[in-house]
Amino acid sequence: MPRTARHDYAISLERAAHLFWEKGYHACSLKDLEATLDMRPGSIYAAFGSKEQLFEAALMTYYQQLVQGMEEVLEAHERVLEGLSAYLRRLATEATGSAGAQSAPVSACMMVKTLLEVTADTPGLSHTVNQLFDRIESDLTALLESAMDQGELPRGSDCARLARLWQAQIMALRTFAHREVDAASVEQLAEDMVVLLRSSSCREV
Amino acid sequence: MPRTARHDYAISLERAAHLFWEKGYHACSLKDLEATLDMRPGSIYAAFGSKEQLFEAALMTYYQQLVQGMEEVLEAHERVLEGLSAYLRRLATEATGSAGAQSAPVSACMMVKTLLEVTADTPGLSHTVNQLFDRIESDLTALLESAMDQGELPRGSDCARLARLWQAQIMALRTFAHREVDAASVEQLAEDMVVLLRSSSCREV
DNA sequence: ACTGGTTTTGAGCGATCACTCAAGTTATAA
DNA sequence: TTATAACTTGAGTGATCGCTCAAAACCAGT
Repeated sequence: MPRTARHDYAISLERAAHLFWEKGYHACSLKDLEATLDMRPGSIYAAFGSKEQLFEAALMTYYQQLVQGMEEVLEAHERVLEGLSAYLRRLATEATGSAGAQSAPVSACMMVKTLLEVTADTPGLSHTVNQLFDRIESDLTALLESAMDQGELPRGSDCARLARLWQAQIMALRTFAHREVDAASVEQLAEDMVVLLRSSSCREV
Repeated sequence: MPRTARHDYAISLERAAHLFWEKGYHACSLKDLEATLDMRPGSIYAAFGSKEQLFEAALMTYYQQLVQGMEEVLEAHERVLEGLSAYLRRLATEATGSAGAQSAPVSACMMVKTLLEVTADTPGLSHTVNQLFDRIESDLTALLESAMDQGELPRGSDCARLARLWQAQIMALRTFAHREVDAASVEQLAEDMVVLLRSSSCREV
């Protein structure tokens, strides 16, 4: 009996995530969202509640795709540390656009952009993005612990500390790539980070 | 004959820089600036032209203070690499608030925040922040080259590449510190970065 | 065709946005 | 003291902000 919905919830979320990713929270207006989602304000609010809730849902969507992309690279490599290195390199090539034509609107990470943009007047968003970073950090820690179990890291390595170091490199690489800088610099930077992290993983941390 | 100005240009700029640093460009309204500067819109526009111009001037102020702070640390150390390491550690302690009660509104770098926030609809700001990053990068490169001349780095080191690596670590440390994370993690991260960069400076890069 | 539950629409709400300008205020030079 | 030039004021500009809601449009079951 009901009228069938014209829009797919997941697809709309993905489009919204793209727009928010590119423009940020404050610079993205409802007008922009209306155009991108091809929805009128009433429909948007019926589906998502508010701009802030929509952003939060979009950020979750982004996070899931981020994790998925990371897992894909990791699964393609035997050793964990090789997988992480490959992921860093892939981020570099994706950022410079010299690869796969992935649909990233900007090379910087949406989570980092959000972390740096949101202030005290949107405590919900601040809490959400902090939670997501915590999840990534603990997942990375667990991943490195499994690597240690398989002998890739010396026993007794501080995997939480190592995880933060990896996380920092990923954040830095993508932020650096956001500058108007030539592709070679970004790829060299990724390579240098890989060398650094390899040496740090094999010695005492 | 003229009426004396009630406000000092430099002080107003510094206050504006602080506010913009904390809230970002878009989330900072003229109302906020009026309150912080204790100036009415007419005075603000007479003195600075527009919100965008004011932000640009505030960013320049921030940049100058950033460079000055960096030079202070560098001059306090004999060797360049020691100075840079000390600077990283100082950023960590400043970010966690466990030190000098420096008046940073947030631990993240205003230049990085700006780099990630500004979009195509403010090309002037985008150009300015990119220029500033280029200046920092070339200054860092020159600094490392002088270190190489003094034997701190092996002859033939790619100082530009090393400079980007240092820059990335600084960006990452401060961005990481922007999370709701305990002080020990930030200081450990800085320490790990120092170890990493030391080992990378002594080997082939 | 009709009905009923569901979704979409878009004009328009009050609030706030960046910004302007004519009038008022103030300190100095004459 | 007065005139003048510089600075400050704040009410008010049109535009845009996030958001609401009554009405229209739609599709399924009868």
